[in-house]
This record gives sequence, structure tokens and C-alpha cells, in this order.
Amino acid sequence: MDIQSVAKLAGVSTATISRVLNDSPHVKRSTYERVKRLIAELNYVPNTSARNLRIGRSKLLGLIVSDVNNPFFPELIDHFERMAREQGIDVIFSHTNYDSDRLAHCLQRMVERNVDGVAVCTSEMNEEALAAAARFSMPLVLMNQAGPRTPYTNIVVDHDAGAREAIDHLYELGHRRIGFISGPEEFESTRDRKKAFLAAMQRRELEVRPEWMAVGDLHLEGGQQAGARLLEGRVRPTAIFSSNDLMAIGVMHIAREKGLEVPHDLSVVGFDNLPVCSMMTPPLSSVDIPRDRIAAEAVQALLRQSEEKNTEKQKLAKLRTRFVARGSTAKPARARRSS
Amino acid sequence: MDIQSVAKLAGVSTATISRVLNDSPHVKRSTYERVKRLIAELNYVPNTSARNLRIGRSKLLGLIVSDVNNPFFPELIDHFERMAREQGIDVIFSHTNYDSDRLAHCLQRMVERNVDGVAVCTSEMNEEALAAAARFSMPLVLMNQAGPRTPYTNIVVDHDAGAREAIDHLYELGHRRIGFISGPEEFESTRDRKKAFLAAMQRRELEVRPEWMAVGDLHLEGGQQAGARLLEGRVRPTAIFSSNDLMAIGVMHIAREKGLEVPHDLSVVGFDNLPVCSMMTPPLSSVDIPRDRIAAEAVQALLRQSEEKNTEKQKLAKLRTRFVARGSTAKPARARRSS
DNA sequence: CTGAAAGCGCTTACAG
DNA sequence: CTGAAAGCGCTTACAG
Repeated sequence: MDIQSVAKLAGVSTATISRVLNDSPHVKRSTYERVKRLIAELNYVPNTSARNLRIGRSKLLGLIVSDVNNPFFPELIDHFERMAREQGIDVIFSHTNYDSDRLAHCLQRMVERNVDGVAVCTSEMNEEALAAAARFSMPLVLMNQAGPRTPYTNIVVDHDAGAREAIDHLYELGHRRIGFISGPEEFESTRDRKKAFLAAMQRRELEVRPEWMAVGDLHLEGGQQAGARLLEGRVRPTAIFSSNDLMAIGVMHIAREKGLEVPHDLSVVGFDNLPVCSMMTPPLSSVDIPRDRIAAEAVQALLRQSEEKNTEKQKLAKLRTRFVARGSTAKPARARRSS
Repeated sequence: MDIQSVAKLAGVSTATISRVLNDSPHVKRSTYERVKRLIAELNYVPNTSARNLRIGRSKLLGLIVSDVNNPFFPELIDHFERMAREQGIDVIFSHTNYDSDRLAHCLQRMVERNVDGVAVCTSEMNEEALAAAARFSMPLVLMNQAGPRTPYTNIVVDHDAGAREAIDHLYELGHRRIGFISGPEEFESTRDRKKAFLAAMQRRELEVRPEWMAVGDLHLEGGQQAGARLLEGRVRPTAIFSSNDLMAIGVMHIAREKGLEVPHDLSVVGFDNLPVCSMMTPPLSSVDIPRDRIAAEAVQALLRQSEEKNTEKQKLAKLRTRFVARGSTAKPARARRSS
């Protein structure tokens, strides 16, 4: 069933069918309704490839992330797809598995599909591949990833407010010895979170001891190792703030191993506010990253660029984080046992 | 840059360019290489819409799930996309948010996109929408969802082996009083898991008391409530087997609230083996559902149907589950405290 | 308000 | 091994 057959059966030209399909205002009311009914009766579905070939757009947005299994992403994907759908746009989804060659591949295929834009949220980067895609004047948006110097539109998160709220929360509970686990220095977001932590500590005039600072690999194991290091000192922190949830969970594991009870012997705070936070026993307090806003801004920016045929970098406001208190933080009641 | 321009620059016809693009064997070696080089130089990327319009296929597979945020799905999506990519196929992803009207919508859009097939993994169903899609002779595969009576190809999981291994594991640890939390009776998979549990219990000649059985909503909260009920009896179970991980986690929460330590006061076993299992403290023992195999079979079945233009139901072997022991199960050491 | 016709960028049967 | 040409199913500027 194609537009030809419908036209023949309706006794009009394909142009009219097309106009009805696209809700053009220049169709007589009665014709419109008659055709509409016929289309429904015939179960006719227009061919998107033909349509896209003709109009030169695909009504398709690409979304590339490092890893669906990383629990940071599903919510992002969810909201991205939801936003796109509301605009009648489908989403082609792909992941790189942290391989920058695969990022190049993914981008290439997005170009072939003639997508109206691509949002990228990966920890690995491939400037060359991005540049290649940009050369096809494909709208491109990065999400919370690259440094501020990137030539592409970038959705950035301001980590300050959340970290400040977290430190204030711990401070008010009575914590003075607060440890911190950061991620690898090469990530912009890692540096940013560390800066946010330091600023919040300074604001409260809290001491930042080198032996209360550690670096982890952003995974659970790294959190275990870093946590072990922080807890082996003579004077140990009564609370540990981790720059992501996975490592905070690692800290909970190592605490349990060492016979420390969270939160009474040790308070733990994460960063990201993954869904898993509320599943932990006790539930993990964490700094929320507004993944819904990130997705919304990305879709909007992409569509704007695509409609205005303007793939220049857009300057967007930073998104704010916010602290969510749960069961993993409490007064440092049995802190005395800790030295 | 289109195939015309490339042809002109190469001094050949578009047919030859097309043949090179598609690695046709009927091109002289030297021509092939010259054109290949030129294509690379020009950064020419063929237009997929035009290609698909011509060949009548889209090289696109649809994937519809209920909810990306449900941690069961990411791994499935991951493997599905990986398998498809290996065949040079992209994946359009969509989710229904447990709304069967949205399932209809999603399927409709897949038809419009002219996808080569759709895999559906949702708890809600919409027979009418599936039938409508099937009428367009669109290959359709259900994943681990509908009953055996469905007219569509269905990837089914056999829950027996995993449940048997789990019960055997508990039995060998010394557990005799084993409680069970099932999901809502209307789900095929729920009934199947319960049957697997009962068979495994009977095999070991273990007593199944009504007060050790409960029904939950498959979410964490339902697990808490069901767990609370199982633990309030005079003679309480020393181990609880939940028919999904989320409810098992709920049991861990309620145990903690009641001052019971997992695993010493209560062993807990889940079903699904979500990534979150290994994050819990203690890590949750669980029955693994082979999500990678489900995805692989789905992609294969879809491509087979699509190539053979045969959208008839395929009879596939059931996939096997397997028990994974972790820290949430141990000897019922302090079981005496429990009566 | 409607139609005839061109054309989007490919692929492929046919002919040579 | 290669090319001329038809055609996939739409949309749209143009003419009426």
C-alpha cells in the first residue's frame, strides 16, 4: 500500500494525499476528512525512507553513551527518548563500551543515517571523530563530559551546590573529620567535584588532611581500595564523601568488612544519586545530578541547531546539583572508637 | 556530496560507485581501489534513506521495553545493540513506561520506519497492536514475556535449573524452613518461577507452609511488605527466596529494620541476578537470567524472519537459568533465635 | 483548493 | 567488467 494506491482509491492526486498526511492547511475540509478516513481504513502507513529522502531530514536523533550498564545512563536514555518522542522523533541508540574507535564508528553510522543530531555522553573522547561528524554539519551536543574548551555545545553540571549541601549536612550532624575520594585526575568532572568538595570544606573551615584524601577508579573496587586507605590511619575520618556512588558503595563494603557499621561508625555520602542508592542497606545519601534536565537540554539544543541549520556551539546555563539525605549519614555517635 | 558527484569525479557511472559501495564482486580490481580511495578522500557517505527506499529494507531493528530504569533491561539492551551492530544494523529504541497504549504507538512508529523487525520485552501487552504490526508482515519477537499461547516467536526462559540449584544450596547449608515471595499471579513468568520453586522444594522433600509464602508487587516495597509478613510468624523461615531481586532487596531492608542480620539471622536469595546484587552489603545471591542469550536469540530470530520473509512463529529452545551464590546466604547459625 | 511533474539519492536488471 | 535508465515512495514549487 503506497501513496499512489491511496490516491487512486480516493480519486485524488498523490499531492493531496501528501497534504493530508502532513496536515497542510490548504486542503478542503471535506476532502481532508474523506482521505483521512480512507487512510485509516486501508491501514496505510507512509514510507519514512521515501519521506526522509525527499525532505532531507530523518526525524532521527542519535544517542551515544559509553555503557548502558553503568547505572548513570538509563535515566538519561529514558528522558532523552521521552523528550524526543514528544517531538515525533525517534532515537537511534548506540554505545561505545569505552572504546574511542567505536565512538568514531558510531558517529559515522549516525552520519550515514542522516540523523538530525547526535548527543554524546561518553567518558572517552575522540576529537577527530567529532570533527569529522561536525564537517557534515551534523548538530552535535556533549553531555556533562568534555572540558569547557570543547568547540561543541556542552551541557555542563555545576557540582558546587550539592557538595556544599552535603558538607553542611555532615557538619550539622557533628562531623569534623571528613574524608574524600576523587576519581582519576584526567576527567574534567572529577576535578570539578574535587573543587566543589574543597570549596565546601573551606567554607565551613574544616581541615583537609592529605591522608583523608584518596583517588579511586570510579568503580566499586576503587572505592573499596580508597576506603581501606582512608580507614587505616591513626585518626580516621568519621565520614567519607565519594565523588561517585559506585565508589561510595565500595566504601560501604569495606566498612562492613572491617566491622564498622554504617552510619553509626562511619557516614558515607555518594555523588550521582543513582537508583541503587535507595536500594542499599542503609540507603546511600548522595548528591543528585539532574539527568532529566541534562537530557531535556540536549534534545532541545539539538533540535534548535537542526532547525536553524546552525551547528555552532551554544552557551548554556550550568545545571545545579542537590544533596539527598538518606540512611548512610548520621551523628558520629561511636566516633570515639575510631582512633 | 552524492553518488553522482563521486561518479563524475571518478569518471565512471553511479552504478560502478554503487557496486564498490556494496562490495560487489563484479568490479575490476583497479577500478574498485581507485573508487574506494576517492570515496575516502571525499569523505563521501552514502545516503541511507535513499538506499533503504530502493532496497525496501531499513537495516533497522526496533527494541521496545517497559522501562529502561528497571535494572533488568540495560544488559538486555546492551547485548541487543551489540549483536545488531555486528550485522551492520542499527537499533531504534523505545520504551512504553508500562502503558499498553504507548506500546501500540511504539509499534506503529516502528512500522512507519519500516524496520526489519521488532523485539518486545514489556510486562504489559497489547495483542491488538501486535496483530496490527504483524499485518504489515513485520517480524516480531517477544522476549520472556507472554504466555506459551502467543502466536509470535517467543524467547522463553526455563526457570527450573536455577531454582533447583538455589534450593539445593540452601539445603546444603542446613536450611529447612524456606519462605518464598512470588509476584502477581497474572504474569506468566511469576507462575513459572513459583512452579520452579515448588518443584525444587518437593525434590528435597522440604515443607512448604502457606504462612511461608507471600505475594509481592515485584518492587522493593512489595518485598518489604511480603518479607515483613513472612518474618512475623511464630516459626519463621531461616531463608527467604524471592522471585525477583528487587523484592529480595526489600527483604534485606526489612530484615535490617527488624534487627536481623543477613545472612546470619536470615539468608536471602533473589531472582534475575541484576548488577545491583553484587553491590549490596552483603552481596545478594541470585538466580541468573541469561539476558545476553535472550538478546542474541531475539536478534537472530528477527533477522532470520526478515531475510526469509517468513514471519511465522519460530519454535526455540528454552534458555536455562543458573544460581549464583554470594554473601546473602549462609548457615542458619543463629536460627534458634528465630522462634 | 487541487494536480502534473520533477526530483530526492540510491540500486539493479538489462544490455553490451 | 561497465553504463544507461528505470524506479523505490514520497514532497513541493508551479500553474491553474
